[in-house]
Amino acid sequence: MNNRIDAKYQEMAKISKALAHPTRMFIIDKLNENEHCVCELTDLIGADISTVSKHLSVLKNAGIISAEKRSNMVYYTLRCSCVLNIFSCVMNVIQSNFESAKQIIE
Amino acid sequence: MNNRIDAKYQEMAKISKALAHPTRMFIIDKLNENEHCVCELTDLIGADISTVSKHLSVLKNAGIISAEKRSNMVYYTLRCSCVLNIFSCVMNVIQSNFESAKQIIE
DNA sequence: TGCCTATTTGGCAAAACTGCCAAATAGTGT
DNA sequence: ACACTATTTGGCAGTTTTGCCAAATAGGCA
Repeated sequence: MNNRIDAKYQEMAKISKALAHPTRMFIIDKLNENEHCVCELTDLIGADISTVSKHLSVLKNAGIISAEKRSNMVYYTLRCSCVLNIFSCVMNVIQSNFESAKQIIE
Repeated sequence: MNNRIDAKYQEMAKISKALAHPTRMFIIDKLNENEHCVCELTDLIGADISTVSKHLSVLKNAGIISAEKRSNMVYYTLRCSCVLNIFSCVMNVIQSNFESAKQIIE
């Protein structure tokens, strides 16, 4: 693995790592429907607000969501609909795993 | 987040987590071209063979790759082409992030 | 059987991630 | 300026991940 190639996989892993948490997956799903401020998401998730804020910052650092401050609230939105493709691709993998398991059992 | 919904995001995060490492991304890219045994991948990656074996087991547990033993080697293959969709979706996000950065700079 | 190669597993230390609390920051309204 | 709300940041303990070494397992071949 030379450096140039390595940088590519590093970058890809960074995106994937940002998605690799149930709460962050949930956030993406919610932001797909609507923009949401931190406190709205916090209510939906039921964790400490600082925890939610940190999850949001992980997603933001990966370039997956973006923040806009209005009055004293920060509203988050999906930055690029391509994330949703990843979302449904992941569901496809799960579906495919399920089908395989089903075949083995039946 | 009720339990049923939570299970869904848990499952999605599990897939994403399995991809969330540069070496594993690299492995997927290689397996897309060809099946490979552990020692071939080890040569390409340049890490300890036990490290590579463990990465492979992570991917296998997530249902992303499958193993076939022939003689005393184990050959790994992508289990489902849908993983490649994730792969290119991730590249799209990176591309999109890059375009945004470019616009800001220019 | 014994030796060799390929792979997996156990164990351990270092690094990264998570989630809470408390404190800091920023904006609103009085 | 002060109080109040929304959010971020720092810090810390607990958990998970990572990567190496050494040992165990499995198959091929003499």
